[in-house]
Amino acid sequence: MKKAVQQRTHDTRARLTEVAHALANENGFEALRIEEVVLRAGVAKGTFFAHFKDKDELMDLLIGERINLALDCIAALPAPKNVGQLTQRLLSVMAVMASERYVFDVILRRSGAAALSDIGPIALTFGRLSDIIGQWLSKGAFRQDVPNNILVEGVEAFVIQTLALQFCALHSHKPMKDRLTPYLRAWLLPPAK
Amino acid sequence: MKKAVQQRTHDTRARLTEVAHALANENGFEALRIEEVVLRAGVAKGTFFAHFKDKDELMDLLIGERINLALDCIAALPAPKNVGQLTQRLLSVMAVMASERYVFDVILRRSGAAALSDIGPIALTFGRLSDIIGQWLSKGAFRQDVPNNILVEGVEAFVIQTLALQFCALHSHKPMKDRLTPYLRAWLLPPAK
DNA sequence: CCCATAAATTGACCATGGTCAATTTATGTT
DNA sequence: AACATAAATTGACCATGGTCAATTTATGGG
Repeated sequence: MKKAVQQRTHDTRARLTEVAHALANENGFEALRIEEVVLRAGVAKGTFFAHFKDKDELMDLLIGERINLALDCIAALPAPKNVGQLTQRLLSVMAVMASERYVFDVILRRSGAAALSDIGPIALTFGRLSDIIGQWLSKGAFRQDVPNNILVEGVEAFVIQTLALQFCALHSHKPMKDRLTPYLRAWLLPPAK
Repeated sequence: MKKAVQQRTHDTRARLTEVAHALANENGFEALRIEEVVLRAGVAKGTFFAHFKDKDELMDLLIGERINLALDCIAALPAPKNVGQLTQRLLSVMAVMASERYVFDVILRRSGAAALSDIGPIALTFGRLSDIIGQWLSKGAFRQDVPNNILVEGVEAFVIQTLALQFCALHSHKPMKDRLTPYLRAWLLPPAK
């Protein structure tokens, strides 16, 4: 056991993520090439893969960061009092997720971890989103005849469904709000007395 | 304008799909390599891509076929009378979709078409599934206070959600049935009077 | 039957993510 | 300061999906 983590490790990794971030901002996530990242970062390709298991892990990091920023915003807001407000809050997060088809694909692949050991940033954001929604649903004027966690998972299912249909030509380009609202109304409103 | 489609076109394409089918049965979809397909089929690699836009298009075909077989089965059954029976029918289709993580990924990518022109077999199976579920929901003892198509889309959303969580280590390996049932109960049962 | 032309096929080549044995660099020990 | 060892980096190489100009094959018309 000589030494733990060296300074240059941090530097290299920081340079890689920084460059990747910049490239994603310039040309979008889909167009990002690892070759380009290592070129600009001034390291060999092998170095990249010493820091990241694969390209998806980098994407996970970058996209997770963006989702977290969106979550920061909605977490700072007061709990929604009705379906309309809930929808509005969710849409701001969904806008990030729907920014590119490729981004949505990465999210789908990474939102659930196959093993506990590889829970990435995106999977964590989904956990965080669950917590936020769980809090909200226990407060507002929403149905209480179903366990909170089931209710939360349902909301997330409708979020995914809405995003998926967004990328689908068949379902004409209805705005996401118009698609999500009826789902959530039917799912969350207290059963009629 | 000499000639339309030649006989050998059909032969070649048939050989390719046949071989691909066999390979998928032998080693699963994930392990399927285009190189292996063309090798066994006795054609050049370029020929494959003259018949299929990309690997995904082949996968779409093969997986779509399997889903359709499952749909044939449930379409032949009488409409479910309650959530339990509905769940049972859905599970038989979901078993196909969950056979491999890779298969599920292809399904997610292809279940919605980006353009009308490239609606593939999998996208068609989703349309067919919608029809089947739509029929069922209009008959059984399910809630009627929500438009049929919304109800159907919700069921599909929960199917996807259940499949996604199936591949997720966090959510301990609860059988799909136990996960889907509470969703559908909460979604489909008539509002309490 | 031969030709012109379109359809089908070929395989060398490319793009890009990913691997790994060899090399360089840093660090603790004597 | 010199050495031994672990950490970090390198870049040639591989795997595999995908492209395309060139070639072969089939077909209808004269």
